[in-house]
Amino acid sequence: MRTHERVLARIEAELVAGRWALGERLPGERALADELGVSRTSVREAIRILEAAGVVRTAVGSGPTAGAVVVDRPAAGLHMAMRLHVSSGALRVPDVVATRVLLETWAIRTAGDRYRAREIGDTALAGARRLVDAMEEPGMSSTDFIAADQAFHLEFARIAGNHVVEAFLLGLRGAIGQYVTEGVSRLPDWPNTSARLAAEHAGILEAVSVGDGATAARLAREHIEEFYVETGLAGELRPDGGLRR
Amino acid sequence: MRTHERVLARIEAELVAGRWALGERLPGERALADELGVSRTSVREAIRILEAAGVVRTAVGSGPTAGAVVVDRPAAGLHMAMRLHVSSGALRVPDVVATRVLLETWAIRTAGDRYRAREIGDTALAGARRLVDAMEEPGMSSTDFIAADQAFHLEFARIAGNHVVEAFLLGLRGAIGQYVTEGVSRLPDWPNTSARLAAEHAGILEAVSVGDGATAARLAREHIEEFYVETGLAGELRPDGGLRR
DNA sequence: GTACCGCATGTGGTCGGACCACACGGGTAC
DNA sequence: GTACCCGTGTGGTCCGACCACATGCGGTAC
Repeated sequence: MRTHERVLARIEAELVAGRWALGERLPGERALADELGVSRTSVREAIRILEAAGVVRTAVGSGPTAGAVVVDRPAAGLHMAMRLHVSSGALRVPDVVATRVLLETWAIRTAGDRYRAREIGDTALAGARRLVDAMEEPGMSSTDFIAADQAFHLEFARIAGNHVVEAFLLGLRGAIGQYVTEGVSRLPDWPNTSARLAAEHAGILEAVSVGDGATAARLAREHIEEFYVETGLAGELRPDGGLRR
Repeated sequence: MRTHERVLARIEAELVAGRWALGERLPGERALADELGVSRTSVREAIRILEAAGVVRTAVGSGPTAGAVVVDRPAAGLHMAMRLHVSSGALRVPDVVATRVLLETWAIRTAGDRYRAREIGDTALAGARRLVDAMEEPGMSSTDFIAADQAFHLEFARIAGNHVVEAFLLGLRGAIGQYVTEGVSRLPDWPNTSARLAAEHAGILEAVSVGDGATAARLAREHIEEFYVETGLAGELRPDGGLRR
């Protein structure tokens, strides 16, 4: 086993054991190297991996914010890995879309159900409502619209309350952004399409806000798949509703 | 922007541009450092991140297998990130189980549908059948049984053909393994339980192999949730089928 | 006594150089 | 023709040094 892997394993073990709580700082790189009897280089490589995985955040300088701070960003690691693999073509866009539909419809259905069960209230939907209002403004640039669209969709993952699903969708965000941007550039009439998309968003939110998770999920599936087909990124739509390029 | 991040961005851009195909080698660390005008240290940190994300694999020595080889392991990065965050408690077991159920039922349903549509044949199910046979052997150790169980479940993700779902489930594997191992240790009568689990596996495979994806998916959901509840890891089962601790 | 300024201090980030273990492959001895 | 050995290039590790930066303490001016 390589030295930096041993360091990584050791740090991971102590993280699990609770040596450092969320928000606390790891010892300095020099101290850690001393403690483990390895070079600073190996410690740095291990920390680099932890940082890429979203477990720690590093900052230079002095004071309580500096150093390697234990954070909690499960999506960061997924995000980077997803982006790299979609970029390199190892993961295909139809697979991304199908997975997105699967996770998002679940999240939206769950959000609607939780609203009906009064586990969440109208304040939880305020963010989504604000985004819908913004997207209904006619003058919005396509870049801003796409950003608001992404935020709107992620909002339900947050509301659904499943952090794993949320992290997966956050990880997919980069890959989704790539094909959405590509798709928008292919559309003949963006103002028209964006108005329709905004209306569909409003419809989804409306269904959630009356507690009808099933309808909201159906609308979301149609919303995502229609856009995908309309842009010509999808060759055909399978009879079972699954997407095939 | 830090130097190793610039190196990472540069390598990523050239990967996307197709400078290196899958299986090809990146230039040596020294050559790369020279080419980019940075130190070998910074190049190494960037490669370390790519390795953690599952984009390259490094090996010492000489010859075609040595060096940093471009590979295609989308699950590697997810796997590490998931394991770290579940270990540290940032991601909760009920969320992992619910996500697992969501992805696996989709994969198994799709596998059944693909079999019915004759997109796949009996040879595709041979691996799963072999695992079921192995798990029905009475003398199997719990460790071996868990390994076979994991392999059995992942088999359908492979058959379903969605690489993103497969990568996500591979990423969840570590987290699943943790709670399953913990759960097994709590069971009063492992031989009895393992025999039941093996029979359930056989039932799922049977449903897939007659093209009944819906039944297979329902059996899989019950299979996963029953075990989870039985071990006492779950406090209660929500009326809608979702899991809550 | 108070307010402000500047520098000592500790942090991660980067660099260059050195040596090691390793695996391949060609050249050499037989 | 075969078996062996060593040159060569690879990543892995270590060391020592310097840099930029943010902080916070201590001294200084008032």
